[in-house]
Amino acid sequence: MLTEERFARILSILESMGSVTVQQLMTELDASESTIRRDLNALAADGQLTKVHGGAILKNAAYGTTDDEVLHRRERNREAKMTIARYAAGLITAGDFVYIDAGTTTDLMIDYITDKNAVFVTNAVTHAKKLAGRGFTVYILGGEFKAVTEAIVGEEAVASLEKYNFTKGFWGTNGITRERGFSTPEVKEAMVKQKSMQNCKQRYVLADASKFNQISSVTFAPFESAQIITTGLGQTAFKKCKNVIQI
Amino acid sequence: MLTEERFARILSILESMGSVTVQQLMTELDASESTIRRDLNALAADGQLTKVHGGAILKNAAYGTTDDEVLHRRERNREAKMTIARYAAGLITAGDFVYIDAGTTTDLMIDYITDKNAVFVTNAVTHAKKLAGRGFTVYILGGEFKAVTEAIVGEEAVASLEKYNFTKGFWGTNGITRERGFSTPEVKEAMVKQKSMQNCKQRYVLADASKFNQISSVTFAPFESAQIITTGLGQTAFKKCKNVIQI
DNA sequence: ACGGATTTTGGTTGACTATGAATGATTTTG
DNA sequence: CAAAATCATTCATAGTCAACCAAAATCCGT
Repeated sequence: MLTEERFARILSILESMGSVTVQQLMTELDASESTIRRDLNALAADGQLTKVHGGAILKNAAYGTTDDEVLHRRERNREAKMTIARYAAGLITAGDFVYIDAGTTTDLMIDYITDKNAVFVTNAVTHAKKLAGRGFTVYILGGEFKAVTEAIVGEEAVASLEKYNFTKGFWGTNGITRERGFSTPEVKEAMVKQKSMQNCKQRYVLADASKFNQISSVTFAPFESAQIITTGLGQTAFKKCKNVIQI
Repeated sequence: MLTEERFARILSILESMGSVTVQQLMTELDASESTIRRDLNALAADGQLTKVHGGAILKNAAYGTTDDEVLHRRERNREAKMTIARYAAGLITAGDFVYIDAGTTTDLMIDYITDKNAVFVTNAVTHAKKLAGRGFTVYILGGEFKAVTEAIVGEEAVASLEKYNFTKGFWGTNGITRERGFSTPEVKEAMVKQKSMQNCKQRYVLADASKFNQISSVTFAPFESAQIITTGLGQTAFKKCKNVIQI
């Protein structure tokens, strides 16, 4: 079996089980202890999982320690993201029926929303909690619940989007290019983003400068299909695009 | 079992029970007293729980500042609820398609579920998280998200139940009488309970003795429509009912 | 297609860690 | 106060781990 294939299967098993032992992987992948250990070390070094005595657990499932790396990465673009989030939140007005996509940038938005007369739909459990906690009416999509991202994705989620017609919607993205549009690494997530955008009148993608000229695995919408809210673009060609709102 | 896995389960049980004894954890996690003690020490040192003589309690519960009433009420029927939860969890077998209703009793169930080959649907966000965290496949209902109960209720939720055909389902209730069946105080919750029961082959209502002879605002199912799992019924007439499983 | 360089793999070793049982100290309960 | 339960400590054992080495597979230029 190919090394990369083992990597993929280890991650897949981990994804579905939450944790896995070296012994389990030995029998499951029919490989030696040494090989499994090497694989786990490689994946851990790459930040794909957390090694523990006896096996491995999902990255975010580490019981105690606060993930320093994620925390730091979040910190990095915080200022830019906050500015974007504040602007986006300001776009919501009374009577709006708003879709908010899962993700860290959209999460920030919620703190800045003031108008109490809007109704929200989201596929992120954390967003739903936050919105409901602030007194908004919130609907959540039905479908497969993913532990890692705490978001609802897949066919079911897409189906439950069918009935909604949003006035405004806000999405995150991993990559933006003129040719390949907006892209994200997960197929199931992409399906939800795509469908939710289709049923939305005014579409806004929130993206800091780092997302431009990146292409991720799955495109969920063409470049022109949404207004892009961003900050600090240098002298790139994107500045001149009609649908780029630079704050 | 992985050490980290034990940590996670201890915290999970603690979360749903408010408190736990070393003895309970020994039988539940199938580990020695030494191991449990070491785990509790580790988690306490890490600030994840508060150790007390005989076991552990939730961190913030130590000073009794928050939700004293809720904690006390939880404490009261703790043993009974655990017994019921354990029995109910044992009913789930490989290949089952299981609905789990929102509520504290059903929450406890999750800690006892062992069969990894069942698929779950729930209207409780907390249940979904817990199940997904333990490696199960989980679907969540779509619909209005209520901040207080962290559950999904209302018309939308009922509609999203339409497509499912469960093999087994587990519900909580606030009241049980022979005449008025199972009842609960919230209309929107009742709708979800009613619809989910309709689409389920084997129905189980989990109820400690205090629920019998109580009538709440809305009836969601007739008395005979489900097996009732309970403990410690005295010499009441309910003992003789065919659909009452007394453990 | 061939042979040597590189990578990958699986086994072995000794160090390290987790576990469970035993012991006696400490606390709770009646 | 005395019995019972709980607790911290210690110790032997089993399991896990990184480091090393040799065999196998893969790669690459000829």
